Amino acid sequence: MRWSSHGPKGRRSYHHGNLREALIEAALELIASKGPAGFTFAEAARSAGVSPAAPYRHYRDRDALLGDVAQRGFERFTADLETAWNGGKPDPLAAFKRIGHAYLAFARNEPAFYAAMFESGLPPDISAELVRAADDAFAVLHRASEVIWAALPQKGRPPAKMISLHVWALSHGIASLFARGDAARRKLPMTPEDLLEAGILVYLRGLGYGEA
Amino acid sequence: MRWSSHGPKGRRSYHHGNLREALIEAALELIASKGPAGFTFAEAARSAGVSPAAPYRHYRDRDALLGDVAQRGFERFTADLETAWNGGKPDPLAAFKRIGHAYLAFARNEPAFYAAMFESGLPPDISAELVRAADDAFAVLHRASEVIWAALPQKGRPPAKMISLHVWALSHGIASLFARGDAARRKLPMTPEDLLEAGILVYLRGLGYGEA
DNA sequence: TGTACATCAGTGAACGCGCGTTCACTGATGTAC
DNA sequence: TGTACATCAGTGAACGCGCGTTCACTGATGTAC
Repeated sequence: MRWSSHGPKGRRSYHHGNLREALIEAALELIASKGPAGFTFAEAARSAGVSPAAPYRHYRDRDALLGDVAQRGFERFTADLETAWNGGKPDPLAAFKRIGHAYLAFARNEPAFYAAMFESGLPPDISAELVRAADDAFAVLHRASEVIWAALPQKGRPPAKMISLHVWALSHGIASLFARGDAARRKLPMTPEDLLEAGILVYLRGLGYGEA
Repeated sequence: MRWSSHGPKGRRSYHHGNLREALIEAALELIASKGPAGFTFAEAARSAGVSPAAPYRHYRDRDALLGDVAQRGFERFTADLETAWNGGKPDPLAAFKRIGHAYLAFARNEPAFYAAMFESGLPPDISAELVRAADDAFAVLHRASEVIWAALPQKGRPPAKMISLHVWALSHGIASLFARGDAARRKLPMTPEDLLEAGILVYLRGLGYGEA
């Protein structure tokens, strides 16, 4: 990484040196304050302190930048989920619940990433890297579900994949409706965490988890 | 309702007579084709065949129109859910599943309404009518849950309200991720309907539904 | 039943604005010899 | 080690465009008498 020296007035010299990162930062701030719609290429450039033509050196257009933001969001999301799962320790159920909590925490604390990832209107397959980043995030949930699955009574248990999809959808629904970090959050007569945890427990009981 | 006579060239006469409805129609088409972001007051006017100043007679601004679209979406949604529930006939479980299917069908078939209702970025309490319309929709689900709840073993059963929130969130998550009617739909190795129905069945089993 | 008048629901021209995008350019950096 | 040169990553001015919004206006409709 090249850091340009600073000029006399504290301004960066000709080469920004880090414009790509700066544009992503700017995009996140704009999305956070005005939603994914209210973010423009020009304003991102301005807020990165650069001429409106500069971003074209790094991104073909607005969607390319937005896609990159979404991809980085998924990468961070994956890391968060991985940390929450922590290899299933101390026990799979506790770790599984932690994944749910991490999902909600991400939606709440990173509304800009969340919006870029799930509500930007971009097709999820806009780039191969984005697909991979999103798959990686889901894979954490899937691996955790396999551990839970292995402890299930064999009679009539559904595929592990389906379990992970149910948990994903439930977490996503609660996050999108009740735990989001922006103005569109709906009121709830309890914490989203309690709602999700209760839902997961009932669901796992329905699978016979913990029986003999 | 006043229908203006048509002029010689088939154009409407001075008074449109139905502009409010026409603007909503236009907004829905624009949202459907370009997402909630890509819909402008000016273009809605143009597509309704009216000057750009005309919409101001009916809506304070873009958000007011969007809010009205969302409200009407909830009203239609409520009707769909009500029809699906059908008073719990022939039996509550079948009717409950139908509600889930209706949720997915709405997301798939009315992507513009769905986006205005849930993904426009508007605060859900932008108007009292919108709040009421959204509450009405949820109330259908809540009443259905109460019927299910009444048939549950009393030991340790959660409040009916919580059951309805779980089902709402699960339906919403599946709809938003996998059943949406626009380009942001994610691939799924089964139908969203099957996924939701399986999830509801496991969940209800976890509540002891159907036990003796 | 006619008529005068108030009100409603539009027009269309105008404005300032910010956006996306292109263009020839240039300062900074990296590298071949 | 110095120098020439290629390449990279910016500039800044310019363009056409559509948007939101205001304004004085006017045609159509409703109503009081």
